[in-house]
Amino acid sequence: MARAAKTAAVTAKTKQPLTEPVEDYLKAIYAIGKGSGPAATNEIAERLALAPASVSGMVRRLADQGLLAYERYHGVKLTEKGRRAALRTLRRHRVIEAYLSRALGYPWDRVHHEAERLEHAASDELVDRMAAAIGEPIVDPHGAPIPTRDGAVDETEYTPLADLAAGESGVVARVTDEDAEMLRYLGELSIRPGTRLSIKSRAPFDGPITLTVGKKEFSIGRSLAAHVLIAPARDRGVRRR
Amino acid sequence: MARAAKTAAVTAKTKQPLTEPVEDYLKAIYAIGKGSGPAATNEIAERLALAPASVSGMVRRLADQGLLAYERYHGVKLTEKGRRAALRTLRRHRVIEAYLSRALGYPWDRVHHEAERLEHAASDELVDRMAAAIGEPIVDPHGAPIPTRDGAVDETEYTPLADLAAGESGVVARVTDEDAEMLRYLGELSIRPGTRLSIKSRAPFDGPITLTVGKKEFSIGRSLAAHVLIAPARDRGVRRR
DNA sequence: CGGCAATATTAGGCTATCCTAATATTATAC
DNA sequence: GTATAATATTAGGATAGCCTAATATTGCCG
Repeated sequence: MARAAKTAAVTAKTKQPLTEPVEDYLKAIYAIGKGSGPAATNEIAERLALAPASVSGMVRRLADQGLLAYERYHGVKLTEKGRRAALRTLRRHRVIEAYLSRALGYPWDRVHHEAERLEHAASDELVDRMAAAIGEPIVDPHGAPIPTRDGAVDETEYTPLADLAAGESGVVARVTDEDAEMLRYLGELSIRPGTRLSIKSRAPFDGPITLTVGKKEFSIGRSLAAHVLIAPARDRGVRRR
Repeated sequence: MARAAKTAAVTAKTKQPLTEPVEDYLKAIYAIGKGSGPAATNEIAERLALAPASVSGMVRRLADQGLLAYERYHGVKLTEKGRRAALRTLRRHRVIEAYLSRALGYPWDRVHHEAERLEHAASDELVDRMAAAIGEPIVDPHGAPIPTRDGAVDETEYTPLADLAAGESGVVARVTDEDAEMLRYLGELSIRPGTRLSIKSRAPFDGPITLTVGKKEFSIGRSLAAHVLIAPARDRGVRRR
């Protein structure tokens, strides 16, 4: 106890860079709470593929460092400090993804994996240079918004493709899953940020959704469609670069 | 003991990626032994800024993993496996340096620091893409040779500027120090790979060396000159790209 | 509102890596 | 060729993270 308190005091002063696991926890908590909401121990554990017990321990330490607000048995929330740290990591991650994709020709199904490792090692200077080199992108290759240097994020909400009615159309704004296989599949269907599409029909009882993309027509399942976010056709929401 | 043996057996099979500290040890040992020679515990410790006792421990583990040949009280040498691992890391490091310099405009005095962190996180694919993007460089921004994918390194030896006689001239092939201040200073003097220069005079008793670079003339100390390697003027040793 | 399921936490351990202090070995110098 | 200096190793301990098993808390359901 005495030691934990001392450590917290030291790190608070020292401002030493956060460790890799710590950044991962903060990112996970941010993702679960969408920036501000609470995150349950089990959810964090699942997202990080760790035992819940490990999370309890770490969460206490992060709270000691002032990164989390933590009440035993009641989950955690990011503090302002934690939120800023999470956004720094998120910015790194997404800038790196965008850079890998645009400057180095990485396919969109592999950028996540690579960025996951680089985000902890890249300096702010590097990230800024990357961003500058590709024209200060505002979204990553999956359409996720890139936080600005000072921690602002576009929080526009889009409609899941799964929720559109037959006859409606729009433009893909974002794909909210990093699974490589899924991304490759969507890529084959040309479903990626910027693609215009319209709903032809929706089979009942959670059945597949049939849609038109360019001249092609095909059906996809609901769960897949839930990961594809759509901006209304006339909306300026389709942000490239 | 039994446990150590078991761990070694497992990691030997598993072929899991080496940890960051392990890669750093191998790189240091490679650098000290110039690829094949022996490295003393204290030298390794100094280079990595660790206590010698820590090195003793780690070195034993690396030997258990078959990366080093180790005889107590007599230093270590890389095994073939260790050498290959060291060269992989070295290639990463130097490709990254070259990429940062050429693709992202990093000044040569800062590439080392950044590469030091990225080399452990970058995948082989990324490194290969970087290399391809800047035209498969064969030296890094300091003129150090980049090992090939299959572990070959150019081992050409150059003459330290400090050893040239008055009247001789040549082209800077390499600067063998990563100290940022030193690099900035050399940069101001235009002393960098590719620069042609000639020795005007050498003051006696380890005194300064006066040289001509383009139209400029100035003197530098012996210890600095020892870090500047020169290729004979007509030699093809000045490798750019 | 008592009891069980779901959820979370503590207890006790393990590994990798580092450190300091104590000790051992080698090398050097006279 | 032995004493001392230099070098290296072992002993003992710390820390961050992770794990499993045991235990505690919460919350919901009948």
